Amino acid sequence: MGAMARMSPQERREAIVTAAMAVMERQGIAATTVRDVAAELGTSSGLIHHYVDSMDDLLAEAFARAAGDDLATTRAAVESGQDAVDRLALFFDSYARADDDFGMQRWLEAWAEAARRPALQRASRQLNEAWHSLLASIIRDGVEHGTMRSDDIEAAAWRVLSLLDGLMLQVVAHGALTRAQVDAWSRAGAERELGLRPGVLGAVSARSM
Amino acid sequence: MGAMARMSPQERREAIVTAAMAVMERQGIAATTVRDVAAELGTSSGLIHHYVDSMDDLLAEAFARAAGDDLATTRAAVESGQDAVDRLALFFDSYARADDDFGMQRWLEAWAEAARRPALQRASRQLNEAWHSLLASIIRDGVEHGTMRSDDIEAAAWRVLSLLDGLMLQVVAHGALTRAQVDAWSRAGAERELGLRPGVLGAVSARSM
DNA sequence: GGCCCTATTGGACAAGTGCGCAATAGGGGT
DNA sequence: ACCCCTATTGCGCACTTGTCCAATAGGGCC
Repeated sequence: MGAMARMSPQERREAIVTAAMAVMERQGIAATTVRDVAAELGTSSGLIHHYVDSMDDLLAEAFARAAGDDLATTRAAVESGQDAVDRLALFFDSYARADDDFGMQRWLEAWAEAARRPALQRASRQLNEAWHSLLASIIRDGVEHGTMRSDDIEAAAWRVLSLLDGLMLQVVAHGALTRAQVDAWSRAGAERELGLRPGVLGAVSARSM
Repeated sequence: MGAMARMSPQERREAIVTAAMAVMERQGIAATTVRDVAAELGTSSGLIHHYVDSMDDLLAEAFARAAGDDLATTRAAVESGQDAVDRLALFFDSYARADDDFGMQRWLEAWAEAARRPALQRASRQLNEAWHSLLASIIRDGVEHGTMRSDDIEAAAWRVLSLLDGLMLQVVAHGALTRAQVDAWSRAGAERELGLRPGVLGAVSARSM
C-alpha cells in the first residue's frame, strides 16, 4: 500500500487534466475541487499542485480541452461536406448531435466562473473566437462560390451563432424549448441570413427520414 | 454602542433584501455571503437568518426583485407606445438603455448558480417566462391589427428573444460585440421575423438623430 | 546492488462558508 | 414606571476550500 504508480511528468499532467475533465463533466466547473480531482485519479491532493500552479489554471486547461474536443468534432464533420451549403448543414448536424452532451452547460458555467478566474476567461474567449471563425470560413466559402449571399460575413457568422446560442440557452437553463425547436429554428435563421432557399439546410429529422 | 435600531419585521425583511441586492450588484450572486449582506446593513450576521430560512431563498428573492424591476421598467416603457410596432421599438430602446446595467451579467450568474440553488432556479424560470410573455403580447397585438405577420406568435417571440440574448452574451461574456451591434442586429432580426419593413423598428442612434 | 532524484504522500494551515443558539437590550403596552 | 416580548447580538460549530511543505518511497542510472 504505497504511493500511486510513478508516472512521467507528461503522463501525469495528462492524467490530471483528464481527471479534471471527468469531474467537471459530472459536477460542473464551479464544484470541481482539488480533492475531487485527486480522488478521481486515486492519488493524493498534494500531487495536483506539484503539476499545476493553481486551480484556475487547471480548470482553464480542462475546459479548453473539453470545449476544444467539441470544436474539433464539428470541424471534422464539416470537412466532409461537398460544398459550403452542405458544410453548413453538417455544422448544425454536429451541433445537434451533442444532444446528451453537457456542451452548452459547460459554456454557461465558464461564462459565470470567468468573472473570478482569469485563465478560464482567456480560454473561453479564445474558443468562442474559434467557433465564430469556423462558421465564418464556411460562409466565406459559400459567398465566394455564389451559393450564399452576405455583405458582411463576420457579422453574419455572429448572428447565426448568437441565435443558436440564445436558443440553446432556453433549452439548458430554462427547459423552455426543445432541441428539435432549436435545431429547426437555427437552421431556418441561417437560411434567411444567407439568402438560402428555405429548407436546404435540412433539419435532422427531415433528412434522416 | 448597542444593537441596531429595532425595526418592524416587514421593514427589516425589506431592508435585508435591498441590502442583498446591493451586494449582488457589486460582487455577483455567487460571491454574496451572509456576512456581506449583514455588513451592508450594518447589523450582525445572525439577524439575517432570523428573517430568512436559507441563503438560497435570500438570493432567489434578491434576484427576483432586481430582475423584476428591470422587467417592470421595460413593461412601463412599452405601454406608452401607440401601436404594436411602436411598442416593439420601445422594447428594444428600453433593453438597450440598460447600457451601464448589470442586467445580463445577473442572468448569467443566475443560470450557473441555478444548478445548486433550487429557489433561484424557480425565480429565474419564472422571470424568463414573463419576458417571453411580454414580447409575445406585443407581437400578438401586432398580428391582430395586421401590422405584423407571424403564423406562430409564441415561437416568434422565442426567436426574437433568443437572438437578443445570444448577441448580448457576446457583449457581456466575451466582449466580442458592441452594444450598438446588438441593438441594430436584434432589431433587424425582429423586423425580418415579423414581416416588417426594414428600419421601422429604428435603431436608437437613427431615431435620436 | 546501492544511491540519489523526484514523484508522491498526507496532513497542516488559514481563510472562508452557512447556520444555530444563548445572551442582551430596547421599545411598546399595561 | 415597569415588564415582557422579541429584535438583535456575537460568537461557536462543523464543514469546505486552495495552497503549501516536510516526510516518504520507488525507480532508473552508476
